Amino acid sequence: MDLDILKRKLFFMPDATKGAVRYLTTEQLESTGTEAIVTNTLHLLISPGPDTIQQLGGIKKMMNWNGIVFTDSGGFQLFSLLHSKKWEGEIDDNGAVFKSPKQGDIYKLTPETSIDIQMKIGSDVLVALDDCRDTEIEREDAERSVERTLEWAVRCKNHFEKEYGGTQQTDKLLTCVVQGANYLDLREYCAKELVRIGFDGYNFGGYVVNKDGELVEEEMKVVIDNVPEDKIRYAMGVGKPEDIIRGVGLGYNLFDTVLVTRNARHGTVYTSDGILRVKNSEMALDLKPIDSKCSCECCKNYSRAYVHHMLRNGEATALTLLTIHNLTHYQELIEKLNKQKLERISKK
RNA sequence: GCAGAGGUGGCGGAGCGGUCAAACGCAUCGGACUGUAAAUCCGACUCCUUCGGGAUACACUGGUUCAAAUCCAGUCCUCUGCA
Repeated sequence: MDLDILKRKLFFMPDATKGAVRYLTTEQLESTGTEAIVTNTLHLLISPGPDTIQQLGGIKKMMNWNGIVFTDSGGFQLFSLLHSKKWEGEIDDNGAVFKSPKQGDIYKLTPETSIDIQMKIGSDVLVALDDCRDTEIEREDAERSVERTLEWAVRCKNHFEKEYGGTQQTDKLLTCVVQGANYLDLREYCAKELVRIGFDGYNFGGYVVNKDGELVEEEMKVVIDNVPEDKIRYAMGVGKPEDIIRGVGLGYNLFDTVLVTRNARHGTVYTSDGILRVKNSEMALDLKPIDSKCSCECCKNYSRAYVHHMLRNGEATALTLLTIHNLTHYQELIEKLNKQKLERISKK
């Protein structure tokens, strides 16, 4: 598989956290123009487990998906589930030990096990385990997060190379995550150090919007300015369509966000005319498609009124149709941005 | 006809003398969601308001009380059982 394209083209990757883009069959996923997806190491570790996935022939065979697969390292989950005390567990310099809330089993996630799990899952692009934090934190915490992220990155790279032969032997790519919260000098330091260690990609990590929901552009800029242009530059968790446009403007080329699929399930839909809340009463008699400029299965066949009705009555088909629509909308946006990018390059 | 139970906001249903404009569901009307514990969560939901409050409200009509959705009497209606 030619993964080098990940360094040149723009991609939007929907999140298939547990090995499925919610409400979509793999065929439907393909129909949206999606070429790459992001799955999650920690969630797949808990269920069905890396050994099971391996026995099933890897995530791609399991899903019958021929596109590109990323595995997010689980760093974000340590932040969102353990730091916030939603799950029981401890994070220290060696990694994390935590208890799954449903089965109660104890799991260990270290830089090395994260790589092992990602290998068993069978993804194309691995992400080094990172110590993810909120944007607005004390400097001391941000420093610790950067130090830990760097140490873990080294350990991930070493393990990936010693145990598996690295990119050369595996044909897989290994990316890392830049932390540093909203401290620009820490972001710069973290990026430079990671570049010195050397990875196939540099991902902007942390929380990508501030308290007011504004994209943390300044931080994103410092990072991209200190990262090579010929590598993957992935803005993790970005974002709203306008945020992706900003991210592309800064120089990032990969994006993912749960907004596309989650908002679809919640009845908020992106159109060429802005957002639309399909559940709202004004849709009840609206015979127009969600977006008259869209040619997805939903827009081609059904009215706003029909989807509105299904949504209000708990019909899962509505969630599928709106997910197809939102994802198609995002992929069309990315395609447009890709074309613009190519035109700019050819003019030079 | 007799006996029993009951009538509460759009609906279901708590409350059974003051802390009740009335719990909790549902429905309705808005909004949020950014490396997914999310088909989730948060508001609003009698009317008016200068956002401090104010005015009407728990079938209806009277009454008791400083105070009634809550107690008493009558009226109307509903359900269940027996004739």
